[in-house]
Amino acid sequence: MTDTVPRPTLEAVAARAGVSRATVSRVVNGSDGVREPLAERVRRAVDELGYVPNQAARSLVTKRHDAIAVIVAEPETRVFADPFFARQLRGISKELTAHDNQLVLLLTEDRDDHARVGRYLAGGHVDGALVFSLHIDDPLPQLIQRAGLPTVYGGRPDWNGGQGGVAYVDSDNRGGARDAVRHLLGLGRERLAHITGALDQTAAVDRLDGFRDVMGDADPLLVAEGDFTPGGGERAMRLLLERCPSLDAVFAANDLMAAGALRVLREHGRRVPDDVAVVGFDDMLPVAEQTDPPLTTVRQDIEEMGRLMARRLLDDGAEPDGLILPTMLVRRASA
Amino acid sequence: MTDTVPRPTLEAVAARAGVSRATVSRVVNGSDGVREPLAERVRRAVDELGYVPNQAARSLVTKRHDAIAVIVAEPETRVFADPFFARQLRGISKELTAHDNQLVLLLTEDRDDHARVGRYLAGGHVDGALVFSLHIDDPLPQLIQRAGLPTVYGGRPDWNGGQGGVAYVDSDNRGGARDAVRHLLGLGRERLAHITGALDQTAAVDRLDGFRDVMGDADPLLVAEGDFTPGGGERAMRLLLERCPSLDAVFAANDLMAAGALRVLREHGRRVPDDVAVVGFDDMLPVAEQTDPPLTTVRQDIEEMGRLMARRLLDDGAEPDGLILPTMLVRRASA
DNA sequence: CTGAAAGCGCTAACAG
DNA sequence: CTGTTAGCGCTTTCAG
Repeated sequence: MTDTVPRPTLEAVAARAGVSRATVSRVVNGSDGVREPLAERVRRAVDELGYVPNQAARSLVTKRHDAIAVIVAEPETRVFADPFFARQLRGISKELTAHDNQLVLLLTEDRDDHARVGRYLAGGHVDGALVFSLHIDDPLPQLIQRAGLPTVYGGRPDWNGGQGGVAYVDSDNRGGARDAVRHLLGLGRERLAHITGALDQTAAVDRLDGFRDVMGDADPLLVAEGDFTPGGGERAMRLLLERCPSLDAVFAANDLMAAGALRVLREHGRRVPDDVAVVGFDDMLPVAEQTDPPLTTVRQDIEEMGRLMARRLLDDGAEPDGLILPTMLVRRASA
Repeated sequence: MTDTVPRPTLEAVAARAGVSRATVSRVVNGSDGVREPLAERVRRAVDELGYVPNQAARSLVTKRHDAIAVIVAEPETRVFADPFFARQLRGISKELTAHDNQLVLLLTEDRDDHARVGRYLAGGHVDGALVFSLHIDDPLPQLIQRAGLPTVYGGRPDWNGGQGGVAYVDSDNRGGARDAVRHLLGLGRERLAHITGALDQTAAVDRLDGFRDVMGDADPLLVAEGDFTPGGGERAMRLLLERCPSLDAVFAANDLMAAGALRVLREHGRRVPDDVAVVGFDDMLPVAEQTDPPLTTVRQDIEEMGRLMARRLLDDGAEPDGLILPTMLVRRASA
């Protein structure tokens, strides 16, 4: 990589403005206490030279980096098949930008990557970390804690975080699931089935709990485990239909699985919503709006979730506990 | 943000190993020329102390950052509605990781962001930049060139880049479009329509050119401008049907628009593919596989594109010109 | 082959 | 209010 032309230093600006480096530093960093005639001279010198502070030198002394790491731990390709990721990032990016922080993205796929991430975090390049898509028993949190960086998790982690607690932001998965089920009940449906997500993720567990909150200990045959993919949704739907042909409603733990279920339902000649009503979760637009019929689903504001994660990290005043964002039922044609 | 506990420095390691800082530095950086007994002592001291080099200090002297910026210029929300972005990032991330480089993500939405990005790039935080989703006449490239950083674009830019040329990686949009059209022709279709993408993006222009390459100057009424969104696809499809009710095939410039077209076709009682065959572009899985019928489309290897962009940037040996990746027609049920 | 010393560009006491 | 002076932690000549 070719080196850039040498950029002007503080020293150069100082020389040009006829002041000391300290004064230039003060002006540049907005610390008041530089009288007007001088300050103006310095500012002029700065633009004339096109001076931009060298962040490495600055970090070396301040020990701050104005950068935070966003760690996406997604061994499977699931996250990449959906636009969530981009939305969360956008929320995070907006918030960080507003506070002049940079976003360093760390994508991990396997255990090797974990070591690398641990090293990076320990290397003191960033002031904090935002962590996503953890699976139950993921070793990553340990590494992160060891690095001793302020951290906020996206989605409820599966461990309590010790007495201090963990800072996280999550959607109200459980409440959203309850709303979905109640909606189905309100439609007069009586035999509701649930297709769960991959149960090694707390989001899936929480949605299942929400289902149970209102259905009580309904027929366990009406619950089939999926994996958040369309194929998983199809398999679960087939199983459900076989076990309980009389079902008249399905709540799938995400839209992708709901889309798979829709296909199987059609295949079996069941009309949606007439014979079977279907509700998804996420409101993943490109999917929910394109299915036939369009999907009734539980929306979560994923961008806001990203923004709040960043804000909590930056604030640092935040209690280390969970912040739960509301969800909203979006009615379309499927239920 | 609370400060981390002070990490051990080179000095500390040197003391512990009973050698000089210079020697430790050599060992840590793998520069040979440290004899075995010593080297081993140093290595031991390094793990015992859990030493990790301070990147800021290192950058200050080496003037390298081992970090590259990925700039996504997407004023509209389009990119965020689809999973492309994540796939490209993943490709980039893999390649960068393999070369021990970090990925700094800069998302821009409006003109204000451009200034910020320009400043960041000029600030010498990164060794190079990867730029995406440019729209025709975007001012960003100028800013970037001014910063004088090695840069690789994702997607053919609309300007030539001066005598030096621009380094970019793109899919073979034009060739892919030709394949799509030929496939339709091979099916015996005779009145082919095209729904273009937003024509302020070269991908849309190139796909249209591909369509024309094989259709010649077919009836201009058979080309309708879309915008890469499902809604745009619907509108274009309606227009097309009105203008030319006898059409028997449609090539949409992306899958999202194809999905919209499918809906309108169904609405009008046209069967797909019996009455009208439909081909999309992208092979955006969550969409292409979920439509009814599943979409025949032109696949581009978006992750590979990301990887190659990163590789070219890192290589720096690459000629500043375009690298075009092949596309592949994927047959499903719609054509 | 190893150590001593200089300095990267900046901030933060400390004087004046 | 402004300038002087130390370093921050590391790499890199340059001697030995």
